[in-house]
Amino acid sequence: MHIIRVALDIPIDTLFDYLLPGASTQIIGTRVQVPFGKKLVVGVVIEIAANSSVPLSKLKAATHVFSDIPPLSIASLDLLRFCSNYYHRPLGEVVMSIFPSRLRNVKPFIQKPNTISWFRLTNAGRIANTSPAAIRGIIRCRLLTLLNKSDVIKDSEVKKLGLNAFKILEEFITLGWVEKIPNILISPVTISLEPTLTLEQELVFNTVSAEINRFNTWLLHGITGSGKTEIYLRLISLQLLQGKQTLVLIPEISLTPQLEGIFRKRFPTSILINLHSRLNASERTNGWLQAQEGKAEIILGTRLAVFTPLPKLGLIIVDEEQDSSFKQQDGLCYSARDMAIFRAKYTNVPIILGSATPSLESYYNAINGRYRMLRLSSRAVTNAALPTVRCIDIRTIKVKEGLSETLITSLEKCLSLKQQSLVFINRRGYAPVLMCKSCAWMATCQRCTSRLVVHLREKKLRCHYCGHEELIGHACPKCGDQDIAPFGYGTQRVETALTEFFPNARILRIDHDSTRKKNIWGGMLKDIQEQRVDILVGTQILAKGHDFPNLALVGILNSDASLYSTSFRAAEHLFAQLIQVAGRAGRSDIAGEVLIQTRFPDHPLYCALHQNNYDSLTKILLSEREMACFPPFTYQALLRAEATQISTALDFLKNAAATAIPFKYVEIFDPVPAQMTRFKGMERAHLLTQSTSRKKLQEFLALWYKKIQMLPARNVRWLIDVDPLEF
DNA sequence: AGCACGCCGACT
DNA sequence: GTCGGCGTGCTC
Repeated sequence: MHIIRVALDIPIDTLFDYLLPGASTQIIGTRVQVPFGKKLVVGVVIEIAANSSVPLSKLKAATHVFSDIPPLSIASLDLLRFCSNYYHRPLGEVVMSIFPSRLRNVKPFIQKPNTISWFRLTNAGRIANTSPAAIRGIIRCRLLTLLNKSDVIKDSEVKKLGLNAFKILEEFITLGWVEKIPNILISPVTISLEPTLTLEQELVFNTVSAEINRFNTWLLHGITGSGKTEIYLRLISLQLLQGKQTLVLIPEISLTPQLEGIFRKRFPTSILINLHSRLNASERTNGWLQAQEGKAEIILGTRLAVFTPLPKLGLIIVDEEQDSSFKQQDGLCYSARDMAIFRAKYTNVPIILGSATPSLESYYNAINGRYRMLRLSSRAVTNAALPTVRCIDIRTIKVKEGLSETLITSLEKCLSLKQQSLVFINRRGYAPVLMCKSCAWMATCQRCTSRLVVHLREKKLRCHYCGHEELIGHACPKCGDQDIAPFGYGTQRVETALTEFFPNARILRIDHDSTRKKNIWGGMLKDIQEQRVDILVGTQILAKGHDFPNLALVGILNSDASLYSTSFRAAEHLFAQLIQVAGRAGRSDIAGEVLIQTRFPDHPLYCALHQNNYDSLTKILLSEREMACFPPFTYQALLRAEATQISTALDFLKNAAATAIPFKYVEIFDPVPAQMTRFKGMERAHLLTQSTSRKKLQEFLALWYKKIQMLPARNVRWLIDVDPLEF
């Protein structure tokens, strides 16, 4: 009989003690079923205790010890403990959050036998399938295309094609077109020497590979199009050869298909799994288990993938390191990038933070020696040069429907040369505001502190924060005037204007709305790459990591708004975003041009962009941050509170502030309403604490967190957000 | 988070 | 007289 200390998914910062009858080998990290209140729940054994603070008579016995999957390793538990301590969240919640939902269930998980079968075309098949008779039916056609495209294919890939795919495959096998190949014959990984590396890439690759088996945080600062992905691929293949796993973290799901395609093509016989929130329960569980069992060799995922157990971890890559989606904004407010660094250090493996525009935090860490900087400062494709950047001063130039004549002329030129262009405006919808011309009323969201965005095609007003929709009215609700009109520009409006200016051009709008339907994005990308589009209009969704070889012109509209924003990170984000969009142009031998419409053509941000000088602006921004005592020169944490009344939230924060023990080097600010006070019908406020010492801030937070938990929190939801991004 | 216990208003 | 409102408190 033992006493086990179990982590449960309950928002209370405590572990629960249970009795465990019988022997206890390898019990730590195991999932157990325990009675909790009236129910049975699943938890994870964190430790074996000699005694309990709870009277022995009150302890219940665990009802089941799961042996369906391997226990969490000590390494995993240490990562989760670190996460729980650093972000001040109950360990139970952190531990249980890493499991796919199926493994949080009280019922044991029955694993399906997970053997992979490989198939390939025979020579007979290669000849036969050119005959028209072979191409009958969509699935048949797809299966043949897949077989033709790849050396070998997996049963899982066949399954994805459709319900009948296996039947057709069997048929092909009987016909002698396809053969099943035993696992052992699958060729091991080979290091591809194509494409050849540039000298710079060679240097970067050699530097990292010389220390491939030990911890280093490498900041790979490579300009857009400099071939960072090729570096990743080469490093992954080194680890594949050693039988090790690589974790690749990417900011958004929309980037997975592209990267997955590249990885699968380069490593056709390696096991790659995807991990992100849009997978269904069984896909997620299967992938997760393959990772935990060490079978999956490449784990490609969004931030949640950082917690996946990886027994043979050999390398971590965080692509687009600066991206804010690595930071969870609610609940457990972790930064996947920072957790990944902890994990790499703990496991003693290298981690690559890749970016064309590193975050100020990472850049600062690189110049002060905590990270090691690697640079790729020229484009990898021969003859591809960075685009020229020019500002169009719209104070002096006529603007039609948001588009300056200069930009229109350039678009025209591109069209006549049959080159593609992109108009970037980071605002979806038709217009950001619906306004009454006589009394200046604006349509606002009832549940949020936000304006409703006009979506003209759907004849709706939409809140981009909470999703609320309403019909566009005909008269001003305030003064009754009929003269209400959209004000300002969004992607739909620019698209409409472009259609009028260029009736013969093929225009494609790409934003959240146009790509919402599942799987449509892939088709759009294909259309772009295969030259079926002349002008692209879109939001930041276009800015990230895509290759548009024929793109010659990028026009940027409406970026001034962020120049004088209240958020101290706005300039950094705008700069990163503009460098990324600008980087879409001139990726092959077509010279690229970037035109920025602005009222502030002399702003240092645009000057730096014009000179393509990331370092110069970053140094300016860093010195501003230093003077203002902002991160990375100081460490911050927010106590966030929300309630139906703002006063409730503020009162709670005041009480919390009063319980805080004054700490040397830790500043506590007054509670204030959040920037967006109302959100989804809740009023939000927060209280900032900061310190020049991360350690001191952590010590302070640990004590404070305990005290806040004692506080009565009637009708208030609260949490601590360490290293917050948004205020 | 759930779920119980507990003390006050409009109903068969 | 009871049904049920959701405030407080506990769960090993």
